[in-house]
Amino acid sequence: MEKIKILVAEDQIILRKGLIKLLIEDEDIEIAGEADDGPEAIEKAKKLQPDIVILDVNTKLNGVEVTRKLAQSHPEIKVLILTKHSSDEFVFAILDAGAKGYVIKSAAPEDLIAAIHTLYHGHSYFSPEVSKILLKHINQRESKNHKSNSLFFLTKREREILKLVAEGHSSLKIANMLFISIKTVENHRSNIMNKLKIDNLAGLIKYAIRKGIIQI
Amino acid sequence: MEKIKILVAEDQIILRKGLIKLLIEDEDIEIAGEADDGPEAIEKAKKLQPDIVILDVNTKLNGVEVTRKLAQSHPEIKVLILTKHSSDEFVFAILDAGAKGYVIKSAAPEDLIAAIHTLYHGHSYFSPEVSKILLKHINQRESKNHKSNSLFFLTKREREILKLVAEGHSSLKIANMLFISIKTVENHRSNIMNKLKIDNLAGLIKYAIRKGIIQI
DNA sequence: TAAACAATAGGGATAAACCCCTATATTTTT
DNA sequence: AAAAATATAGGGGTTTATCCCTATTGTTTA
Repeated sequence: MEKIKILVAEDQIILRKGLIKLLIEDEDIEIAGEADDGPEAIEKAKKLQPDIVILDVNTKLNGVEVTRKLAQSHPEIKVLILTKHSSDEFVFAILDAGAKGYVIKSAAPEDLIAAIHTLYHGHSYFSPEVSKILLKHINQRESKNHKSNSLFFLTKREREILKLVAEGHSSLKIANMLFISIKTVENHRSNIMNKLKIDNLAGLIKYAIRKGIIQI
Repeated sequence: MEKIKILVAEDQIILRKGLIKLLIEDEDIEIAGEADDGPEAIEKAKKLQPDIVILDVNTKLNGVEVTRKLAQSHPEIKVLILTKHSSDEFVFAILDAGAKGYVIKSAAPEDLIAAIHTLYHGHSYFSPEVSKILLKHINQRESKNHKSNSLFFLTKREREILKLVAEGHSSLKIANMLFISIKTVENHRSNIMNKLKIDNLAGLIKYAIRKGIIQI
């Protein structure tokens, strides 16, 4: 019987080697190869023709880009995302790019094995956290309230003001910088917080950092 | 011969299990236990008395706080940091807190094993990236006031309150959490800001993030 | 071309943050 | 033993943030 051929793309060697030791305990699985960055993953996928590419997503490995390229050039190879991220935004981006499975790192190892078998048989697999996100958004789309919870909806001006707020400027200072009324700044701040469903400055700043609006 | 007892604190189960499979390949090592958050790590360290705690540092596991508590209550247990972070400030913060070893996740598995043996024999181990940071700063650090660059500049209570502030709690909420007056909390906040020469909440939060007091 | 959105600005209110003080009991350091 | 630091708490004040609203003007989109 043919084994399931896996390409493991993960740039942190210790984690990659540990992951491989976990996977090979399943006798249906064999490791076709390893990669530690995006380009290498694409190149090896082409050369080794694995059934599944397990892709860890982090700063060094731009998972969305890699997934999109893999899915376009080799649609028969399934991409299984293994990551700790589970923001709504990221989930949508990577599924849109063509990932067939999505396992959160906090899952049990057996879940990962199950996901591999599921993908191999042509189905999709999502960790419960991810399924929840998908369901949540499906319901919202249907209640046509796509304004209140889509995540890419701060306006240009709101982003500008969020940046200044997160840099530590007061509303009055920002008003003077932008030659507008403090009332306008306050309204923008209020709108930003409502949109993001954040009710304190700390959360706002952490959001700004996560989104790359400011650097630490 | 006695084996080296390891407690593995890592909240991502897949990574933890993989890591353990890597470690037990070394016949001198045995896994004393596992933990998936900070409080559990401290509790199990107390109960199981491992030689070494391997601590992954991320959002769920506030490594600096855990390290500080472990180092204070159980100085005989060595803390080995395993993380992908290697910013100068984070390295200093966690070494200040009492970590004895620091391995970057991008290292080879053999390096991690080597670090374990080194710590077991009472020495310190740092990945090359970390050593470089330490060397780079050694001259400046000796000429400068030690306290000016260290978290110990703040008292224990001040750090505790800074953490809660940076997590987004109001002074009143913090007062209720700690069963003290809001006036006391306000005084602490004021003292913290004076000591750090920071005059806005945004700066305070970014300071807390840089120092590892909270994670993004 | 209506309707929705974006940016502007104000009134009026409460809550929270921040600043200046003083003060006491306890612990730590010198 | 004396001095310094820590943690506590209060008075009283100003500034800032946040939350209700309404409203106008220009732009974008369905």
